[in-house]
Amino acid sequence: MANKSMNLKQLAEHLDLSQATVSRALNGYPEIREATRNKVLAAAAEFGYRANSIARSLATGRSGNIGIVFPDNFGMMFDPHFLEFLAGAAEMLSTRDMSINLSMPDRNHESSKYADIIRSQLADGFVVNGPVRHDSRVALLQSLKIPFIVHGRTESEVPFAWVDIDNASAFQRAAHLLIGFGHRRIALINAPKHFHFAFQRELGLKQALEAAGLPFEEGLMFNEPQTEDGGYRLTNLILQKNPRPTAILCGSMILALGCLRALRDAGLEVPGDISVIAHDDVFPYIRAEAMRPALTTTRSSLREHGRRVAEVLNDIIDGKLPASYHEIVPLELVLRDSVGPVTPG
Amino acid sequence: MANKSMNLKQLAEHLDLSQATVSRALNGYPEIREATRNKVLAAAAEFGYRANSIARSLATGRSGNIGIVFPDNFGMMFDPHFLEFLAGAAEMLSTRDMSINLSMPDRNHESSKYADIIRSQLADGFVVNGPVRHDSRVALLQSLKIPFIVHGRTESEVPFAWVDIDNASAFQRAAHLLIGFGHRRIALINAPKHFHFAFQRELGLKQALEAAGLPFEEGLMFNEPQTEDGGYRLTNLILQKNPRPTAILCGSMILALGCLRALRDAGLEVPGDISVIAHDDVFPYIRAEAMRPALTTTRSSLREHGRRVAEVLNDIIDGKLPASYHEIVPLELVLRDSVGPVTPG
DNA sequence: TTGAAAGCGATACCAC
DNA sequence: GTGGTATCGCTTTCAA
Repeated sequence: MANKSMNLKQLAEHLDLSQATVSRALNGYPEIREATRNKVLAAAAEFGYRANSIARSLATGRSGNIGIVFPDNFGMMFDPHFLEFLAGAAEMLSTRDMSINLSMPDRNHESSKYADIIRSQLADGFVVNGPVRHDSRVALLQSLKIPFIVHGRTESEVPFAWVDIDNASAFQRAAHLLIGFGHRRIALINAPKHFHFAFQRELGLKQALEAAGLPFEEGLMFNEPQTEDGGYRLTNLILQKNPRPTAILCGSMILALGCLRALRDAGLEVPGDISVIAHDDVFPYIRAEAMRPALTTTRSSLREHGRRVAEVLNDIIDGKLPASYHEIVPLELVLRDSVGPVTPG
Repeated sequence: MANKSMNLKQLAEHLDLSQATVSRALNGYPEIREATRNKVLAAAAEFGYRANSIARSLATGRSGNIGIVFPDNFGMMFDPHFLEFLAGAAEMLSTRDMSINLSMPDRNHESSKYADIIRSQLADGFVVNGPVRHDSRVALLQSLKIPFIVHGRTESEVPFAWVDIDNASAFQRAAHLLIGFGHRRIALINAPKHFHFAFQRELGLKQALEAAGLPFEEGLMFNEPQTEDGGYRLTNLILQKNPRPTAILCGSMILALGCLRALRDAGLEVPGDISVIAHDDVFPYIRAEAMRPALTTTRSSLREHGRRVAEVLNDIIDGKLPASYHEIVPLELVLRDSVGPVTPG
């Protein structure tokens, strides 16, 4: 039970077996006789044996870490969205006896940071977070031949691995719903437009409007880091527009929180006076269904993305998936009570 | 330049030196002749050599990681405060070629999580974040004989390592300032009281009031997770009190953001109608001096705490500091424009 | 199905 | 000052 536990050699001696056999039994190799494996497993449990991850890494040539560098894009770095993603990745990796190597971007030699980490074998690959529309990290990692995956997407000549939701389609669907209810002036509260996902979301709204033969109004598009405060301020700007938009689309539940408050302050009813749809990243402590009114949302769990991204990156590192692998995570449009028909104004 | 770089053996052969000498030169051992060291350093730079951290770990018996487990206290886990701390720790570790091993608490066998990580040598010690008043993690880690440090404090029979600010004194000083301006009814917007720091802050206010012979009113103490929203809601509750408090103390800049908005909404002037002091954790994107009015704060950088905690933990692991080491990080009371005399009501 | 032994790539002790 | 080499604890051929 103590801190200092057995190593493989001691365990093998105790069992009167070779290290090789014990190792194989523990790692689930098929050639081990069932009786032997059970004996080994029992002894390992008894002594609380855990393989030394460092020795294992040295032998296998794999660190067992995936690298995540704090994104240094303002508005993303110290963002609950990022933390939620991290939690998912950490959770998934824990089940595989793997870890996150978390580091800060190096102002001085930014470009060598990734290479350094790989060379010193601190990580076997990277997750790129918060991609902007043309993200230089992708080309950098490709030129360095370092395995990586982007959470989200960016524009690139060469294919690369990514996991993302279909942001354009999500917002297109949300807008379509609003349009179906008779809305024609739809405002958007969105993250800064240089982020790829934010750009796509605006695009989705635009497509829905165009498909319905409605005008796209640049003046109704608002961008700010996704804070509660931002949602509040932008909503107040929206309410000053004349004629006033009859619906608002929010890029995040955190923005929506501020948005709803501003509407409340203005004495407006949702959905009586104005309809609201938000994208829900599923924070455990912000529940769309618990809000008043319960919020209609496009929903896709960021934590789930963290899990999936970590999983896929591992598979790429293992060579089980190609470096060009990509995947669109499905997304739900959850109808609740914040959308209604336009009231004749 | 490629991904696959030299190892020590190859570098030594190239230099026509022994691995031992090259290793010593690289690690700054004093006995190496200056000329030799320069040659080695030059070659290492030329080939982009970086020591394999895994091999080094195996040889030294140190993983080079400090473990951080996501705190599972509600209101702390997905909190920008925690992320800011992480950034500081990551930053400090980067300069030492060390890393954070970030993991999720294991619902099933919570107690064995720490031991598992130590046994598999994924980390050499832990940081305990978001301690509550009586935090069981301290006793657990002590019984497991695992090096650790608490960011903050908790009540414990046995001494343990911690780095903290003097929360009680900070809020005592802030309250003292307000009292000097004639305030007698001071409300507190604080994190949930089971957190040690939150409890201490209330204590500080209480002490200041008692020292001034003023009554402590339980009804003016408000606790919520430190969100903008929380600050807003609690401030509205405060404003309903009769007689209305003339000053508000906020536990975080994030709470203060909501507080100020509520005051603005209520048409109250700061400091004309009501004074405000907040504790400033120094988020890069929330600047007390940029607010209107510029906020008077007790200030201590969370990022700096992250750096210092990581540093101290390393020293404890190295045996350079005792496992009972602790330290109070100094804190400033920064006078700006949000405090004024009580207006005769 | 099991065992012996050769790495993996550093560090650090002991000679010289 | 520098070199030779055992060592860290595991995985993984190769043999038996």
